[in-house]
Amino acid sequence: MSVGREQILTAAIRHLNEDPTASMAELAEAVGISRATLHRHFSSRDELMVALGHRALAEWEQAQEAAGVAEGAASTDPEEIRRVLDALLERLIEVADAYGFGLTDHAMAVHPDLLRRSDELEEREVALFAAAQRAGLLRADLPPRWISNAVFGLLVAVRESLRRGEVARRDVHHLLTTTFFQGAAGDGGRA
Amino acid sequence: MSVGREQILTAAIRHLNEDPTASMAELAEAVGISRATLHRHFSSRDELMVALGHRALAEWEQAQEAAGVAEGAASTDPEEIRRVLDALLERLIEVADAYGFGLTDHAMAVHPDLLRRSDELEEREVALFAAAQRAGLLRADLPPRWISNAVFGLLVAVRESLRRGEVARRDVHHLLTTTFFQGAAGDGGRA
DNA sequence: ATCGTCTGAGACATAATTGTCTCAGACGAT
DNA sequence: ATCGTCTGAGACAATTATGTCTCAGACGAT
Repeated sequence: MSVGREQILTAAIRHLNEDPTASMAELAEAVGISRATLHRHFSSRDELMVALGHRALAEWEQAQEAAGVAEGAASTDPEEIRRVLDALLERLIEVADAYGFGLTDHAMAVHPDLLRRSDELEEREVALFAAAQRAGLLRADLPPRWISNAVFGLLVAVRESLRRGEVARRDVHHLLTTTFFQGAAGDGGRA
Repeated sequence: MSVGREQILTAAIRHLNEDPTASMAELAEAVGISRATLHRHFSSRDELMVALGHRALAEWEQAQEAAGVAEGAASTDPEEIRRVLDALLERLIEVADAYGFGLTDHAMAVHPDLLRRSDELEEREVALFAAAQRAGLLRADLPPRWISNAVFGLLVAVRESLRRGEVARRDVHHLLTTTFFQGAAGDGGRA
């Protein structure tokens, strides 16, 4: 049965999540095809990495669109923005878990195309956070870019927690949102 | 002038922070010594990486000790625990910034020695968070290990923010602590 | 049955990295 | 001045990953 580009990317990213230094030979084996065939689809390792990056960015973008980030950024309705934020975090968890290795991989930070596209996506989220601040949903004293980075960092935490099996998948969304919105301080911290 | 192991490690980590894939030759050049001399100090790349890992862990450990993590974990006094938490975050910022590449490097996750030591350090922090929960300082409904991972993730955010120059260094501690303790929700989120 | 297409296996050259080794020179201590 | 130590430069073999290529066989369509 012939495997397409998409299946190769899926299997490759799954393997790279466990061993980020895997060679083309290892990747081919993980996909279940020969090294030659892998090279027929992606003429160089670099090309494969860029394709992987674009796929991860596509998932990210899709998560934004499904959550309605653009609409949320343009809205002034706290209810709607809150819904968008929740939906975005929910979907970003999936993306972080599936494409997590890309969170830290340097291929993403090296290719101008990927970098530019990733900056653009990040910009949309920053705009959403800024809108959330205007609506009183998020604290106005935090720089939107810091908020964006904090969300990113918490997603790293999510991924790590899942990888180690320290938290159940069904609890992750609640942990992420409650930590992000309310923080970790207890009653004693305010009393 | 002869350079010692410590100076080599310092220069190497600084360079690896910018290019995590640097070869031994590049590292030697960055340090300002010849490749031969580098190999005289660290017979293999692996040995260098392990030394780097131990150094990063030593800094981490020192941060814990300076903050009084052990005492804090054994204490029931909210005031003291709060001071320890603050001091710990303050010092972890420095460590994350200086040894940040180790935050994501897999050498750390590959060598049993490093892994074990890193687990041990993490365990101490988990104990501190648990103590903070008992003292009412941190929410009791969050798993201590999730809190630990969340702090780690927020440190990644700190490092990234500093690297991009998106926030000033003097603001970072406040951003980190306020985000961690209070979260990002604004007034509108509770009203 | 035959054609066209795709595949796996493997040979091959190339390049990059690594680790070892040698040798000559710099340098400080005595 | 001389010794011992350390260094840089560079040669060297070994390893590994990469990219290309060829060839034979599988497979489906006609």
